[in-house]
Amino acid sequence: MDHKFEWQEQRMTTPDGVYRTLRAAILDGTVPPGGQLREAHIAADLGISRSPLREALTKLEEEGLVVKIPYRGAFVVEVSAREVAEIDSVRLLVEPYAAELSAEALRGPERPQLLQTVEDLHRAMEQDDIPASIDAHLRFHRLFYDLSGHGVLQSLWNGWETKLRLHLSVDHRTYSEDPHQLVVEHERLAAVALEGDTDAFRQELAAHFPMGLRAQTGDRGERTPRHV
Amino acid sequence: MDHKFEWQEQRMTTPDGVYRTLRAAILDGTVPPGGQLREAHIAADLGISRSPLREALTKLEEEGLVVKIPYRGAFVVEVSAREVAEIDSVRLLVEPYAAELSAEALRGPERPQLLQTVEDLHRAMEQDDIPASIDAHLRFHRLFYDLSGHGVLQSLWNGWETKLRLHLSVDHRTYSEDPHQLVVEHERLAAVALEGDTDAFRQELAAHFPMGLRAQTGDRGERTPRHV
DNA sequence: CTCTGGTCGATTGTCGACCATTTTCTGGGT
DNA sequence: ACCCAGAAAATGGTCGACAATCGACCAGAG
Repeated sequence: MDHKFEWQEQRMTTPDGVYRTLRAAILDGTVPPGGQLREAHIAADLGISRSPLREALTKLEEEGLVVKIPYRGAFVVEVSAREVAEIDSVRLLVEPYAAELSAEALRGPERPQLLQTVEDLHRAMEQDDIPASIDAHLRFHRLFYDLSGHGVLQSLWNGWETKLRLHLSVDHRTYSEDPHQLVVEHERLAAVALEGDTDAFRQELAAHFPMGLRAQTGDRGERTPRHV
Repeated sequence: MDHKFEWQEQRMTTPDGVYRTLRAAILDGTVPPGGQLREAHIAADLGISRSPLREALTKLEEEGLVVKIPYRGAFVVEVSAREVAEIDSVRLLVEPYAAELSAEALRGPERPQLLQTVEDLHRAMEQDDIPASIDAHLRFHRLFYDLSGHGVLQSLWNGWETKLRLHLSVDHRTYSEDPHQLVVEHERLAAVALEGDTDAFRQELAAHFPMGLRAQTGDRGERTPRHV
């Protein structure tokens, strides 16, 4: 087996560097969902001991990108459509609240940032730059949580973003189906957020989500690797 | 259903055991809020090495029960009123949804459990049994999340319960002020939940929370130990 | 052929040690 | 009483080695 993992940047502290390297490898598909991360192998590739590597894996587990099974190993999570639908169903409840809390900042100094993010999304879509569009897409929604000044809301989004990113990276039907539609939706979301119309925001958001939780099959969160 | 032999506890590795031990020690007040957790001392007490202990502390930090300060140590958090208010503000949005999702189970086989929990709370209050009342109180609200069949909602509550329990254990003005009022509120919550009236549930819940987020002073999450 | 039981290699879990970094204590000097 | 340098203690990070466990494979009995 040739070296799968290489240092992507220099000048990083060991555990954090390993963390970022593995995270990038997971998100760009180098390690597929369900794939196993073998400690000895990776440590040898990176030329480090298993201790900092295990710390990096722990961080990835906290973030929800990998699942560790005792005496079995660390596996990349497989985010199910069910789980994404569940996340969206909760976002539908809290994100309008986040938008409401950040309305003041959004109408003031942060207004350019919101518009810029929509613009970034637009450009990325025109050029079919999937990674960039995913990035702008998530940055857009994160904005409301960050600007809400609400610690609990911020931590909620932090727990969701990586899972959403992983899911979007694997399943980009959302983009290929109707690229323009997504941009329009976010323009509308930005507009109603600037108006401070919370109810309208909720309605636009509901339209933005692909489908409701009820439409999902009852496959109860397939979060375990396929070998179990 | 005819699995006669089942491992109730999943494979327990040392860090998990340490994690539960420390968690229990924190929640029952053995280690007071603001108290320090010394690695060497605990490791010697439990007869283990620092490696699994550090992993356990990391898990506690992730859960929000412990704060680690570089080169100073790990301290038990002091949950601020601000953070509880933030949690409640989000619960006000999602808990009615959880109640709605669990309405079916609640009207069916789980109905006795709901009524029993209210009864437990009632008895604990009459006897001024604070720990038992906190337990029944939290069990009541957990019920909606558990029965919702919604994994994300369940994990949300799991992330909140320990912090709420820690806060209630320290500051039980909520109970001493008007013991009977709290029981009545939960009887009403149970009633509207059984009726499936989501809006009424939200209103009762709002009345149940001591005060809104806006009434809080702007002390932005006092999560650091007192020595800082 | 199928099932049981044991062995073996691979992988993770745990340990003790070592050194670096930072904080805290201590004691002398002014 | 104040200040500062040095010592002592605690944590952070890393490593190599050993123990525990799992999955796969294989031999033998029915």
